[in-house]
Amino acid sequence: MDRSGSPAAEPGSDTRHGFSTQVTVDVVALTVRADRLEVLLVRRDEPPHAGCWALPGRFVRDGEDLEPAAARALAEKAGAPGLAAHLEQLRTYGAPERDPRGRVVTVAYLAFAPAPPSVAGALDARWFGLAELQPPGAHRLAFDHAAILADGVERARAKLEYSSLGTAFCTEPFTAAELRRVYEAVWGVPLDPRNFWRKISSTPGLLLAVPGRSIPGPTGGRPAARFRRGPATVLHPPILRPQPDPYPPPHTPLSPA
Amino acid sequence: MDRSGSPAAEPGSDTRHGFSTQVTVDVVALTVRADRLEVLLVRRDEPPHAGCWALPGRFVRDGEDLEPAAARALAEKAGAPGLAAHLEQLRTYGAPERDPRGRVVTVAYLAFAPAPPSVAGALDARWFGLAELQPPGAHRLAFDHAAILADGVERARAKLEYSSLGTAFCTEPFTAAELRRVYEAVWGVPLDPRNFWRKISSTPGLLLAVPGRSIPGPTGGRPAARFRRGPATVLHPPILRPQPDPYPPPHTPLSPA
DNA sequence: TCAATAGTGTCTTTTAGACATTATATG
DNA sequence: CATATAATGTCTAAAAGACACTATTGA
Repeated sequence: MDRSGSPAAEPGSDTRHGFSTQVTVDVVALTVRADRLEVLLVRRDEPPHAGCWALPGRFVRDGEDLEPAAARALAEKAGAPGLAAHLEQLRTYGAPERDPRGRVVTVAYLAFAPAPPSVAGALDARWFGLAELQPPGAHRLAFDHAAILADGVERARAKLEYSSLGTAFCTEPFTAAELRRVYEAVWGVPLDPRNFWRKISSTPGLLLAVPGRSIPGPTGGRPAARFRRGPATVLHPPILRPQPDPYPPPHTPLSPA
Repeated sequence: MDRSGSPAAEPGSDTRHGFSTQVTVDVVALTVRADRLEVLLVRRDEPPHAGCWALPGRFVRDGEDLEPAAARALAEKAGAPGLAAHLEQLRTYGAPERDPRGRVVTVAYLAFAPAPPSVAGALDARWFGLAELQPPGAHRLAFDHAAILADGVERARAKLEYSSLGTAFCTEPFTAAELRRVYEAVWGVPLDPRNFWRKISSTPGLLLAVPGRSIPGPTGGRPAARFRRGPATVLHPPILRPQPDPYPPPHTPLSPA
């Protein structure tokens, strides 16, 4: 922005201002249902990539800010307007050839939603388990949406470590076990219920106790305490996901020459 | 992107495609010089905000990807082309009224650079210590660049915790003390040299020993070992900055009703 | 009763923070 | 010599991971 013809003047056809570009928003909307991480996709009915599944998105209108545009894109496709409990900017993608129609720069957003009670409109919008999208064949997403989705999932995994946003996947009131299953689904690893409970219960401001108790499932079990989201937004200390050892020898001091 | 007239058709003047928008890139280029965090600013010579200092930026050209555009904006203003040791996307800003000339969406980038040997062109580009920009009066940045700068600084502080990017501020070869002073400058807190050494030396792949030794300063002192950046990109375990207690009572277990 | 889930406590290992001590330079 | 900086070691407290045990439900 904000740069007008100055020192290094532009010689091309776009001297003073850059040429014009289309700006869109796309939303990586994630939810956890049945211990599985899912993403909301819509089927494209027009070229390019007609028939392909894509992230819900829309053009940014004149006078419309980016985040409201993303919220509207999500509300239009998912049916429920207030679906997402959290919406944040993910990243912007602007490779020149990413859209065959011309130069289209998209600002991707990341949304966390509790599992929606009804399975969306069922028509041309659907929640997909991430496993369905991974295998070689599977579905091929339109444009560069597979890369955007991968970035969104990685961001979500990192966010759960340092922020309280795991609770954005839970329908209030929720139990500690429900929150733990969110972590397990997003990270794809099992967590020790007792250690997990210790961590979340010792983080001030993360959980607010709600009077009643949960009703056990058909297999029985002790009723669980219920909580609402607290005012805390960051986790201290963080809940770090189990690490696939990054570099070979752990704790090998240096031997300077 | 990628959304063509579908279910919720657009009624306004922009039916099929959105209206056209200018897209720019702006760079928050940071460096550490004399134990101080500094940012590169350029003086605007044209309206709007003529005479104000601003982040270096430029319009994105046809066929040009975003990151190369940011790299070029930085190279043009800072003189040195290969200045930055690291360049990453920060965030995109697109509030409708952020530029009086019309709708301009800017993709902000964050650059880390070793302290440049010469103080830039000196003409209309300068490195500013962050303290110079904080006080009430001080300099007022053009557009929403103050907010972008604040986001960039916060991102830099967070990055130092979990990534090896602190080394991007160091000129190779560097010593452990130089890297520590980078952390102290970016975080604005003093760190224990011994504990800091233990952390960075026990992180595999972070530092590569270089044969020689540093020459002590005029005040003497034992010569320090020298290092290059290693292949590691993430820090395990992280080097967490001292925390301003987020919520009142630390480690207060819950008392469910 | 048993099986299942919730919640608490204990032990060990790891890591962080504070700080003493030794090594090697300049003046 | 004194002073400054680098590098290593030691101690304590906090946190993580593994896991035993008790509590309360449904069948």
